[in-house]
Amino acid sequence: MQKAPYKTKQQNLLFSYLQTMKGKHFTAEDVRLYFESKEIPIGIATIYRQLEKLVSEGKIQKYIIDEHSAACFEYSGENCMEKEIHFHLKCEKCGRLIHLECDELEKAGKHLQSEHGFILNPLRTVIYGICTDCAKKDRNYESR
Amino acid sequence: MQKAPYKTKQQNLLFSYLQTMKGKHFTAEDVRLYFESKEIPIGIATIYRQLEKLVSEGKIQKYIIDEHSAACFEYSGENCMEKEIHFHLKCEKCGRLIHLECDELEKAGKHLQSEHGFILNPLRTVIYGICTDCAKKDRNYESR
DNA sequence: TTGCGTGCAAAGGTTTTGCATGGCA
DNA sequence: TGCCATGCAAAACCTTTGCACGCAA
Repeated sequence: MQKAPYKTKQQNLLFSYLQTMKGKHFTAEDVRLYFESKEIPIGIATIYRQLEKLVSEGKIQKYIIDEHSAACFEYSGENCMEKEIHFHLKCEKCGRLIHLECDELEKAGKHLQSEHGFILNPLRTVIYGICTDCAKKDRNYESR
Repeated sequence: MQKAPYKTKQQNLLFSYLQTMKGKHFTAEDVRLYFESKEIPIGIATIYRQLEKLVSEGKIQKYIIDEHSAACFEYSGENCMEKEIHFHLKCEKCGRLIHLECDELEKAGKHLQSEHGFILNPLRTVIYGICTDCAKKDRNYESR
């Protein structure tokens, strides 16, 4: 009755890729290109299926950064759930993605939970806005 | 040289739809279906083009809620930029989209700006997590 | 009459799915 | 040998784009 998952070459390859990309963002296509360049082609369907599995197991996170670009994945290491929470800020102007650890935001997250009963998932949430550099360049972004 | 924008029947129709949907979310397809049901078919391309224009004029907002569903739009009224800020919470379990006005979150937004130089755009940011109801039903979501 | 807006259909890009084949146990 | 995982190609989906036509000014 139970599933008896097999360990395949592709799974190991993907895991080795995760090691090299710890803390960085990558797309399904990035993975495919990486192995293509090493002359180890992996089918894109396999990559999507493996990534989806890893996401559902909580081993990697998936981010929808922009609507018409591919989804981003991130591997934070073995015990990512126990690590410090970091948030993702995405600049709408230059497209930069910023990792931020911030007590104030964590506090806001706790407030959401205690006062509004909503359990924040910082692994998926992307905060949009204008980054420092872009704000300096363009004074139209004084405030919102 | 300059553009001389025309006022078309479709633009007026779309505006009348916005009135009925003030504060609610809708997709391009919702608009199309609405007018189809009134036997006034509007081409989907026109709807996308008009919505895009309204977004760039700041008259409506566009949200990317889920990666594989259509983008959501929202009309907040004539002077939406001056109204109270509200945030969007999206439940990852039941899919519910919650509107929330919350001083604590606004404070966190101001902190982002003053301490990290990042100008939050609450009109685009979607906060993911688990809503009260789903958390009650499933004790696995104790905390993150 | 001028030229912007519309509608249709086709294209674009990412992700999913069906099905036959390959490879792990 | 049994059956899960893979790869290919096709499909699905939302959105954009090209082009000819219609309609506002």
